[in-house]
Amino acid sequence: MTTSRVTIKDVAARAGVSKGAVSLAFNHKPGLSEATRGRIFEAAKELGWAPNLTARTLAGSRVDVVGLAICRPARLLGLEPFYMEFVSGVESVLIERSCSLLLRLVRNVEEEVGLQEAWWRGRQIGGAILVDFRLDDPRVAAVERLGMPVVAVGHPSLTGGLTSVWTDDATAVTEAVRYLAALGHRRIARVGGAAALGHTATRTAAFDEAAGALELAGAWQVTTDYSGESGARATRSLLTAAPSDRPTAIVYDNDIMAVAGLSVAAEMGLTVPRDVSLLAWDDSQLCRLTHPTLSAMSHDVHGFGADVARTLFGVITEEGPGSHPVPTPVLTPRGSTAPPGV
Amino acid sequence: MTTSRVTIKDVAARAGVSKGAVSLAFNHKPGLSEATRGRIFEAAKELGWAPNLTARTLAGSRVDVVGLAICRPARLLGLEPFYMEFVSGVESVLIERSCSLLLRLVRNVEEEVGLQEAWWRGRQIGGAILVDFRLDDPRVAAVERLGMPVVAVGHPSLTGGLTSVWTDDATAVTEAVRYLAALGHRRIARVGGAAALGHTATRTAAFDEAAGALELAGAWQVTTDYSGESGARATRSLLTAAPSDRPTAIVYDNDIMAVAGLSVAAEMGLTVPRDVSLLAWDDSQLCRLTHPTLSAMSHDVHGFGADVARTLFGVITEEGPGSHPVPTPVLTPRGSTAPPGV
DNA sequence: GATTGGGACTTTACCGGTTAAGAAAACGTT
DNA sequence: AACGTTTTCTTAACCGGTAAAGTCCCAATC
Repeated sequence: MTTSRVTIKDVAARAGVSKGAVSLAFNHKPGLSEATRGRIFEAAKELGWAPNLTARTLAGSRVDVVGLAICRPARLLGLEPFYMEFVSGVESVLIERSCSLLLRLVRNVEEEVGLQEAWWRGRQIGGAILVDFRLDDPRVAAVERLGMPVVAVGHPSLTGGLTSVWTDDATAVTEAVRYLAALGHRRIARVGGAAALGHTATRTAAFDEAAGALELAGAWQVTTDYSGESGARATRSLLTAAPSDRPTAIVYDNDIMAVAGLSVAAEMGLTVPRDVSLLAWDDSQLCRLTHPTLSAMSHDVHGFGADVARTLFGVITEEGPGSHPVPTPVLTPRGSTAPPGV
Repeated sequence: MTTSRVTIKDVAARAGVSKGAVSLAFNHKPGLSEATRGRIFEAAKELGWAPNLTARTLAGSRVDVVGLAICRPARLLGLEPFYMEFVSGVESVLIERSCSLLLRLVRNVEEEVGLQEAWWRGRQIGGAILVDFRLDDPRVAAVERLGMPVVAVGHPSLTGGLTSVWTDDATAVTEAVRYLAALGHRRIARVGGAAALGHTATRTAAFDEAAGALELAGAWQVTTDYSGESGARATRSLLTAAPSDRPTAIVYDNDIMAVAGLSVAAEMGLTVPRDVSLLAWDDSQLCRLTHPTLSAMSHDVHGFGADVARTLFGVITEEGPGSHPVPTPVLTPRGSTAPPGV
């Protein structure tokens, strides 16, 4: 029993009208009496018909697919709670517009540029979400050349003229450092993310500035690849210095590395937070699963994703560009931060 | 400077042939001399043209998109390293066939059935990957009725006549229990996943059987929703019994819950593995980031995803290989398991 | 009563490919 | 030289929609 495909023609025949009329009805366009409109919808319902998106796309109407290319080594990505959470936030908005997400992992920015271009020129997507901006990101120019609607996740200083949504990393870093300093810490380190990423640079600068302003006795920063392993390595090297010369508090750029740091401290016989305070970032549920629980700069990642998706729809429907920040991560103190040990 | 779209017509004109010829060339179909074939490819390259997938799909050729609907509360999903890793494995294969993944989070199976049907009937996808099978899963019938190519991730006993790829959960559970028993544990508990899922049932049955065969003094099982929180709750309730009456080893159905369990043990003043041994499942990098590191039933999730994707291509191209298992998870002992305390 | 102006639909021309059927050379055969 | 066969392309008809332009019919205006 092959379910022969139901097309607009069948619906038109059933409702006793032309294809065009059905199209008008389903796009809520004027030019049809309420009576026929009703007949058409009824016929469609009886036949279980819904417009074929492929045909609709080809015919030049809107495309109901949004592209998202994530550029990280695949294995690494598997571990980032951030992205899954972000994606689920994006989805939550797409779903109510009955849009889909086209997801692809790419190896580098160049590949992404090619992909986005292919997607756009092939009318595969109606717009895209761009993440992980770096300095002088080639995507800015590429996207502007294509005239493709996008929303960039990143600070306007990185995303050029693109509509962007960003978190105020500088303020958040400053707040984190001030908090630790207020607890009495004078030697603070930061285990940063990938050096190539723009927001890493922002955070690094903000950390330096805050450390300077507070006249800390010691301020270290290292960059990593965001993996737990590199976080562990960084922590180990920070903590091997003599007790009087090592940081008493460490800020991490994500939560995976903070978890790794916690484990390194334990392995070195240090008690958290007595011997060293740890502060995570992004605050996924993971931070509440460790012992002690991890203090974090927390952040509604799901809501962030939703916000980005909504902004993209704004761009697509020409409501015009307009960058805006989402709420700055707020400090959520838990068990991993305290005044430096007695 | 609007990049006017390059179409097959432009390529045809440039190569001095008809549209049809270009189509033949790009689909590697016979009926063209090597000379013209070459001219066509050259023209296409010069113009930077690639066939428009939307048009190609509409014209009745195959579709280069694979669907994947994941059915879990979005918030929960953000935390499952398993899925990100699985998806990245799938992608790794899709990418070399220049296919894309259409990903959607759904709330329940009924919604998924509707979605898959809409996708298929709308020619949005060329096939799908089905995950999280439950007993009497409605997707089996739905998909068979549609005649849609799919590969089911789950044991054949759950996936009916669908081509499936699965891990031998029963053997893995048995091995896990035997290992703990061999260490000397006589009271073992298992913190399982969602009760509604088929593989949870499989594991539960296997655990019971193994416990019986080994004549354990105590065997507990609970089901959860896979979240760290529910894992913590389960662990807490298992460990509050009197020391002589509580499990000395706990097996978890994923790694998040095992991490949570570790933290609960610490919070209760129990030392792992002296007071209680913990064994995780799925073994993401997370298991190596804790202290002590988590022993786990490990499993190449990335490779698993890749295998599933390859199998799907087999089904789509009618090469239709039947169901097959992927390697059974193997025990990776780390720091969280040891003989029961002195 | 002829003219005008809309509503309510229908026609028809695409969108950018695929593909079956047709036509024009090139080739071997008797 | 006439005649099937291939080989190589071209034509034209879809695929399932959208949208601009066209057709009808009827009420309103002059």
